Amino acid sequence: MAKQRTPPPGQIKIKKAFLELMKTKDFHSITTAVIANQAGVTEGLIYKYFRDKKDLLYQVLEDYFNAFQETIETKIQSTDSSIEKLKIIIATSLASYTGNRVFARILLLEVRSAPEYFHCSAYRMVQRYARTILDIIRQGINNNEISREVDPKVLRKVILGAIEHACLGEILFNRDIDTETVSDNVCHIIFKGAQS
Amino acid sequence: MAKQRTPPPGQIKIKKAFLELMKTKDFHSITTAVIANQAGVTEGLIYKYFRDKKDLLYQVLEDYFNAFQETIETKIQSTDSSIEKLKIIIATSLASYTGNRVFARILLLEVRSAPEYFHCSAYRMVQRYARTILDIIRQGINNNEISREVDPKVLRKVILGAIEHACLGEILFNRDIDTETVSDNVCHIIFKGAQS
DNA sequence: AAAGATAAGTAAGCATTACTCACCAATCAG
DNA sequence: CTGATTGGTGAGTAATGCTTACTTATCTTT
Repeated sequence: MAKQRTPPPGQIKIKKAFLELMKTKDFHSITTAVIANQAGVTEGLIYKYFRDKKDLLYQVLEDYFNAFQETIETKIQSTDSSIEKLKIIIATSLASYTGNRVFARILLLEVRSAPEYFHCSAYRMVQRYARTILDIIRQGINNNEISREVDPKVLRKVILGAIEHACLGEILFNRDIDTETVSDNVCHIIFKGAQS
Repeated sequence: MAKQRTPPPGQIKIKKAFLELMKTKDFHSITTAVIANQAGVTEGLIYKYFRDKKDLLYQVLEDYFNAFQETIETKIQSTDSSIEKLKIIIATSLASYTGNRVFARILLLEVRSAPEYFHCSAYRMVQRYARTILDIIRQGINNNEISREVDPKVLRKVILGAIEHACLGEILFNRDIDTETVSDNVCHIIFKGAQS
């Protein structure tokens, strides 16, 4: 059996300090010196646990995405309808993003600009998330819930784009958002269409 | 009358060099030394024309967005139908992003993570673009083209999100994209719905 | 065309930053 | 006791973004 020991206190303190700093600053303007200071450790220790500053970002993202993924996969088992599953994903993702704004900012704004992100393990979890959505769409087309006219991959793009943009402004400017109402509205548009 | 002189050659060279570098590297990993070298000027000159490295990014973005905005506003005058206008915006934006991948990357990936971007003049043009979309949606609701059930701002979010995500993967991984087909598909989903 | 003013461009240096490395201290198995 | 593993330190270093004091070219105006 794997040892599964609790991580060393220094590592935890570094992650916590980093998350705290990310609440008010963007990644690039957070310095290693400040992280170490806030965590109450030395700069060198950061590099004992993380390959570099970005690795810290990716690991922190991964911690979150694990929980996110699990929540999603559990919730979508509550129904057999593909459209219902997709609605759950939209609502849950939205709630998750707005409830964890730091993570949302990391995922939607910070990591994507760095090419090496797409080779890190956190990205692999995003791919799995995207894959889940695609599978549900395909299933929905098979059992005639979803129109044969739509390209599954394009529908996925629309769904992912809608989720992200639905909360982006609110995350950027720290505004409140009524996720349920917005989520219902998004679903109405995507599944029933905006045309009258 | 405004002087409207051509900008000094140094400034042009810096912008060009920067754009060239942005084709293969992300903003943060491009150094001022390399920009200056590629442009054939000294590092100091960059700071004569641009407040800092980010200001260079913003100015280059603004140059592009001016052209983008103009194209959009001209094209949407070709029809009176609100839905047609929105379709034109979706198609034009998509084509514009995929045809100018460097700018798309700047706009969709690089600038947003820095808080000060939202106070720069390039962002003001984005706001105007978003405002245009909202106005069209409201008009569409008024003349019964668009369902009264949809919240205009949410519809805008879905449209913007769909546009961005529709080309994001292709931009990130430099894949080809058939903008027309994708655009038609996106419009079908947003206006007629994905449900069968 | 000379003088004065402004714009374009330079070269060197400064402060900060991410990152490294040699070392210390405590724990614990053999 | 010994020696190895683990958690942690602190003084560096190269490189980067940015500043500044300066020179040279270009334009205006008389």
